[in-house]
Amino acid sequence: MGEHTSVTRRAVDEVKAMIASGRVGPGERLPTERDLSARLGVSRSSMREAIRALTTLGVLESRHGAGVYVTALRPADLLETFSVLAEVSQGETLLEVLQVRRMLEPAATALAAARASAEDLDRIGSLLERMEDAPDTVCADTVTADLGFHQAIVASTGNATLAAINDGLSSRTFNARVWAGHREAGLTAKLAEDHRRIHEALLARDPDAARAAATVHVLRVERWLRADLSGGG
Amino acid sequence: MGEHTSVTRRAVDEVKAMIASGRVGPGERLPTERDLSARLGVSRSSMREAIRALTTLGVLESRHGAGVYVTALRPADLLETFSVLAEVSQGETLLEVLQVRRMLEPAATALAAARASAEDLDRIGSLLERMEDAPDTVCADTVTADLGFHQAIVASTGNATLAAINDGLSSRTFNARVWAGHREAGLTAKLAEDHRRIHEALLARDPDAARAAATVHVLRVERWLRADLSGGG
DNA sequence: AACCCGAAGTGGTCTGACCAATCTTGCACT
DNA sequence: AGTGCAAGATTGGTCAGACCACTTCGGGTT
Repeated sequence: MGEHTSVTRRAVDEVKAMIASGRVGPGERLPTERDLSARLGVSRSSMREAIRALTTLGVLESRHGAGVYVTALRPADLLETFSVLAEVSQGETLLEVLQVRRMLEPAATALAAARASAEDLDRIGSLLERMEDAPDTVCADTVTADLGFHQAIVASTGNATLAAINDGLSSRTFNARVWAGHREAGLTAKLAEDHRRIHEALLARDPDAARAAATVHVLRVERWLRADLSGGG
Repeated sequence: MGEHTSVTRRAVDEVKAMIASGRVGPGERLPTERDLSARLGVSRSSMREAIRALTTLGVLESRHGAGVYVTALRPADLLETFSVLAEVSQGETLLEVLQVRRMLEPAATALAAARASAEDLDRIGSLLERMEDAPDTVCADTVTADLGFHQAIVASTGNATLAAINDGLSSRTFNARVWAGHREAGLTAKLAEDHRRIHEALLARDPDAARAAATVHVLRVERWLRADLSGGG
């Protein structure tokens, strides 16, 4: 009958409670591992496992020799674990991820067209140039610029939560595959065209055009993935 | 100069590699903690911390006395950590979360209108009745039915990734606050009306109507939250 | 005042032991 | 032979204490 809660689980909950109740705020330092384990009546090993769990969740951060700190608790901190999905996913799940991006990116791009600052637009523009500068190299730089281009757009909506989620859905390895695939099919130009269209819509501050351009782009990637999965998958 | 990677970190990467390379597949059992620690040349404590990290991420699952297993690696497994965001978030971030839901739920509801099976519609209908049966009680049952209603809709899109993300964005405690708030403002009826409208659109298999109904619903919640934050914060 | 260094504090790792839940084996009983 | 249960083996959970590696900070030197 006894509710056998694991000792470590209890420790995790205690620390969570400390944060939720405001006893320790974002950025502040926690008591020593040895202190905490003594207070909560658990061994240091169990305390460390609890801390490890909260570190993995992005709630805590350990600094060797300096102490354990609460993170800023910003969405980006808590959603870092999110990227595991895009990393591990394959086949069908990858299509599902793209379907979600098909819902988010057009809306986000439209929002960006209305909200982006002049500096945002500058950065987005320079990333676009970096992509077009090296059209023959499939190298990491192109992929980085591509990822940065879309991340910069989503970030310029001012919604950090949205940006963190969208980043998590965009994995580097997947993008690299797309670029390689497009090169084969000779569609790199189409990709560049998509990006230019999106950029122009942002400069024109035209949400509708931005939404349409983003939709076209995601659909193109989705169609490619579908063909890739049924073909060479 | 040496790249001092933490021992535990290395253990985490090793196990990740074992899974990525297919040496152990979803649902399969890992070697013993003692075995693993010996093979990787780390102590059992460090090995346990590595396992704890991967357990937190939803990649592994420990069963006392039985062994450590790889999860099914379904999106729902990997996105369980996601709910921490909705739990911990407050104020501004909560608005950001709602803005993301404003992008996802209308699209998801429209998709559900096209894809939901007869059984899905039955379940959604019965959850709607459960909400309307007890309009005077703010009790847990109402909130549960509310959460279940929306989750059932998103789940009936057939996109497990989408469902897992949307679930993560809907926290129980937040919904409870909304229901309480709506009771104060006497807007419980409006909520019920929203839900009925959504349900009818699904039954009519009308994606446009479903999208509109879902948009109205999320906007209503968002407007309430805005007022709540500036008022009784 | 600026710099250097060492002691104290703190997280990181290791060892070995014991507890608790589960699984396996094999004997006794029907 | 088949069934059921009990004892042992297996495996994760917890604990204790020790030592290492890094950071911090203050006293001493230049």
